[in-house]
Amino acid sequence: MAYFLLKTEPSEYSFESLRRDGSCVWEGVSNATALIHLRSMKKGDVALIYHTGDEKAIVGSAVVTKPAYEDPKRPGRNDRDEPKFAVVDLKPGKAAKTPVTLAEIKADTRFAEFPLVTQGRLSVMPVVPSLAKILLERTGL
DNA sequence: GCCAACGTTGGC
DNA sequence: GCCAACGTTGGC
Repeated sequence: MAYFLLKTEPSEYSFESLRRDGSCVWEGVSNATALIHLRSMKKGDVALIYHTGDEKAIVGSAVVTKPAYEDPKRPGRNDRDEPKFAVVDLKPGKAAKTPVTLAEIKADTRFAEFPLVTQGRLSVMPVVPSLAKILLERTGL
């Protein structure tokens, strides 16, 4: 079971939207690096949901209910015969008791190499177990 | 295949 | 609203 961080602009689709809907197809990822990470997501993996824009914080968690598959809205395969545009299905987890902000993460030297810090635009990234543990504790997830 | 121009993301 | 960082596109 692996951990990931998924970014979303809450005015487009928020953690609250996911809780309201009860499930969702996590779609719209087009960046090549982000897609590599998305394609590696397996059923049961946990996604930390991060809100960009005004909030800039991890606000909740979600669980992968269907591993990466070809985006039905954007069909096609890449040259490795993988889905060119992948999506996963999610169900909501808990809301963070204490959202952990980007500023807090940046201030913690243990996160110096975390992609959220080093690759500001990456929208899907793995979270190594040691950092996941820290984030789970600090968010209360 | 290089690289300039342009587009997008997301923090500030 | 600006702009840095980065990705993509297209002319050569």
